[in-house]
Amino acid sequence: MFRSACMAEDYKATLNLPKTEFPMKADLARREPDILKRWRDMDVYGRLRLQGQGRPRYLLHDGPPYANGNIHLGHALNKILKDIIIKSKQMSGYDCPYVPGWDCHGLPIEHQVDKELKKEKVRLSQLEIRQRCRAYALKYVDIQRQDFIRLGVLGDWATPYLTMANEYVASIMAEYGKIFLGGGIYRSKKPVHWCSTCHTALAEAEVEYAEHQTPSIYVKFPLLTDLSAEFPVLAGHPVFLVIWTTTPWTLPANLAIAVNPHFHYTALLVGREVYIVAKELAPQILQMLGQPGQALTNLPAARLEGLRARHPWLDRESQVILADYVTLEAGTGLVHIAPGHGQEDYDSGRRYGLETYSPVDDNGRFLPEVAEFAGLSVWEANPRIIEHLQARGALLGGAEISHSYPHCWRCKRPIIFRATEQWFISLAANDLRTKALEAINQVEWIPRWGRERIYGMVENRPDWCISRQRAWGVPIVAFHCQGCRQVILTQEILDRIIALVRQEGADIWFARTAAELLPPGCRCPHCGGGEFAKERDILDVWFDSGVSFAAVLEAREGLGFPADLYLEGSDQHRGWFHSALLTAVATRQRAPYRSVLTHGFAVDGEGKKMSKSLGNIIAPQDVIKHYGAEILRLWVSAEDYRDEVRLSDQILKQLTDAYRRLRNTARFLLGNLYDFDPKRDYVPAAERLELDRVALSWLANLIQRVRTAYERFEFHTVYHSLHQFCAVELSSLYLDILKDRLYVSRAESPERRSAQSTLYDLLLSLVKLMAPILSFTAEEIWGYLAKPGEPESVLLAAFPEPPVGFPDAALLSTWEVLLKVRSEVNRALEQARRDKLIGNALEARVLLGADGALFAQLKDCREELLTLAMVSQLDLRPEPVAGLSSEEVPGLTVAVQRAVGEKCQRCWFHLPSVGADPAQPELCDRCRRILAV
RNA sequence: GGGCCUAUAGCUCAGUUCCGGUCAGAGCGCACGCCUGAUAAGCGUGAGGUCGUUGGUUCGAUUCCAACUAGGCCCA
Repeated sequence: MFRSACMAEDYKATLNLPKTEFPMKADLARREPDILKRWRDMDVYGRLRLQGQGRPRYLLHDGPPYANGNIHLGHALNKILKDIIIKSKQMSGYDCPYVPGWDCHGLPIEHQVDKELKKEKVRLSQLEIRQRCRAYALKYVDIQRQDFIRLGVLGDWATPYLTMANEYVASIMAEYGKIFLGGGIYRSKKPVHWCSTCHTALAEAEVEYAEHQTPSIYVKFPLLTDLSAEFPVLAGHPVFLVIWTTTPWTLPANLAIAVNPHFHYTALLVGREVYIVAKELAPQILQMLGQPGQALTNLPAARLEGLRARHPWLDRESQVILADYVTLEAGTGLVHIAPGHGQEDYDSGRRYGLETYSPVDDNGRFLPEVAEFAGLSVWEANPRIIEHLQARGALLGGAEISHSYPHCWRCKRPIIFRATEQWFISLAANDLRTKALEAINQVEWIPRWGRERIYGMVENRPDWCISRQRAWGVPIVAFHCQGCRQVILTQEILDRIIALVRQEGADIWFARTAAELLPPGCRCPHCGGGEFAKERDILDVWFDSGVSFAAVLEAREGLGFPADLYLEGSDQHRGWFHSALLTAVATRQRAPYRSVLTHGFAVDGEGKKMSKSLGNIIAPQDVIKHYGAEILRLWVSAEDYRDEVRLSDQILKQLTDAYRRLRNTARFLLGNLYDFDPKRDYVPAAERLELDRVALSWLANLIQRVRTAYERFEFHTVYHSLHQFCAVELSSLYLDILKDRLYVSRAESPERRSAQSTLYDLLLSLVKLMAPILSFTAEEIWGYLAKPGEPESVLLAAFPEPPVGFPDAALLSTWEVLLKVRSEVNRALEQARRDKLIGNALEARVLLGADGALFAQLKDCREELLTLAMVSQLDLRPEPVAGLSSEEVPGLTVAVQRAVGEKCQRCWFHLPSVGADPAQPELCDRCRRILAV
């Protein structure tokens, strides 16, 4: 007893069991930084550029994230997708430079800086604010850059593009100049949120809503159009349109009255006068008036359009227009329209060709042209206007109400809507809209609905307002003649400014006077004047990033216009895809990209967006810390990014399971190659065992499938294919069957070398195919693999080609039957296990019964069937056997018995030959032969 | 409120895509079992879905159409 146990241990030492230092436990969070260091030390990105020389180029142009805040899951998703594409294209034989960038200007940064300044209670000059903004942006560029690098994203991180860099700003100005000088830019008034205390325009983000007391008044406008011919009941009565407003001060700017085309209106006789109001609101209005009224007739909204009324006190007409935004929630169903004092009013005004009239100055005081109230602030004017209306009999009612009203985030005072001069890119000039729509059709949109989305937007969008009244941005280069107020900009002036900016940065615009910036002796071409003022507005940041095709693609060595691919989230149809399209079409007559790929947003496990209030945010930093960046990369690949991309603890758990499967498969392959020297031991595919050639056929199919999936950007197919291959084809089939051959055979025997050669092929291909996604793990495996003729990093390797001559279709079809038989044997074995007949499959002897055709098919495959079944003994008979009758393989019956003979202590097969040699009573004859050599 | 999009087993995905009738699949997970010579591994068997809901077209729809519900992005 004791002796035989020792003997068994001795036999174990004669086996070729797997050996590898490659750890089963990934310990990614700890090991990934080492691999990052390895890549940095060998300058793998620089090596890739060298490798790319002379290759066809594939250009993925990076959309710049905003240099504010830490990266979130969406950033990780976007950058990892880009990285997978870059790496897979490079490994497919392209040259794929990747220059990351950051969007550095704009309100969010300036707002953050403003907040700090407010806390410190300091007021700085525009130049000083810009200084702070620049430092702030730079700080976050560095923070985000570290996080992106940590994700394993490869690129030119040492010299990314920054939209605030001098060269970049010079490019922005140059592109702006092209559009301006081409007649594509004009100035016009547009209402903005205006704080008359701070004397500044406010962005939506700087507006806070709070309760505010305002008057609420009903005002009647006498109707000028005579409707009595059509509606005789109205004859003889003065008719009025009744509006309701909470901003009496906007009445001087009234130019129209809007009705909703879907509402019904009614003519109410009250006393001797007729009031036109929405039918549904008539009862409330009568209640407010405290008088009885009689509905004389219905008036369809369509009939009201185009009617003319007179302003309550000014000698001005106000026309009736249609607008969907008119509601029945309050008021009369008729809305007073002042295009200079509201966004919707402005939009309607443009539709009806009304002037954007806004007779209020920077201080919120009426201009002299408003005779009755000139010099009064709008708040002072409110009660005066009400008195005035009262005096003229135009006021039907009024009260004070409290409601939500916009306030300035800084001074907390109520703000106003006021039209100011803004700069626009015209969609009509130079047929920009038409050309942009045509350009859209030249682009490949992935997924295809992206085309509908951006097409609809471009088709319907208003002119692009490119001016902002802020400090942190690129100045709009233009001068105003102090003599004739004309805007002055010529190519010569522009070139001079651009040269200065290239040297000293955009701050120079703010640091120097107009005279210093302009060429000496500059004169106004219109009036000959010599006094000029600088334009004070800056450009919309979307213009900054939009022109990156000029500032980066055209400007940098090794890049070019247009890009092959822009890849961003689906919100960028309105954002970067859009601004880049318009600026490129305006300046280059084409889209800056050949194709555009969009991905959805990162959402939680239920498909809900991640938000603080829902508390469902998963930070990439946390995932990296607990699981490793590799799991994040696997996540990006596993999900179909065309929809929303979900992440939850359950998904993370699943991903780590899948990761372990891939890792352990690689580990098993490595473990069985410990004594394999490809140069010495490699067996050509044609000379290998049939099963190995089957495995090579599977591999060939995998390579084709995965490479196609990479080409189509269908990374979830890559993930599923690799995983399925490792779990099914390899782990549960090929490798499991192979163990006997690998362990038991003589180490240097042809059959073992045949198996090892195949394992080598498999591993080398797998590691390359997974490298764009599981870059860390692939590189780690790469370090454990003896691979003559291969580069130092797996990222420098080329994707594998299917082995020549594979897949072998004939072989696969032969083996398809054998594998089905194997499945049936497994079912029979499971039954035998449940019946306590056997435990381990090697305790079994399998009897296969096959009818005529099947028997003919199987009779020469007894050895293969035995191997596949992984049992000790197998018998094939031309008649049915008593046992499982197969449905999958018609004509097949399977019976399981206990194997005959004793268990060989070396190979664990149960065989009659065990004990035949008294010298080695615990061995079968196969093991005796192997050990005899 | 408008535009675009999505909705198949607990999870990740196939599939029916522009041509409707073996199209209800895979892997993971789960349950049960085996192994202990991939071992904080490996193997086997099995149970899970009215293909978001409701209508319509059709001899027949998960697949076509409409509405609705839920969710996402953008706009108002």
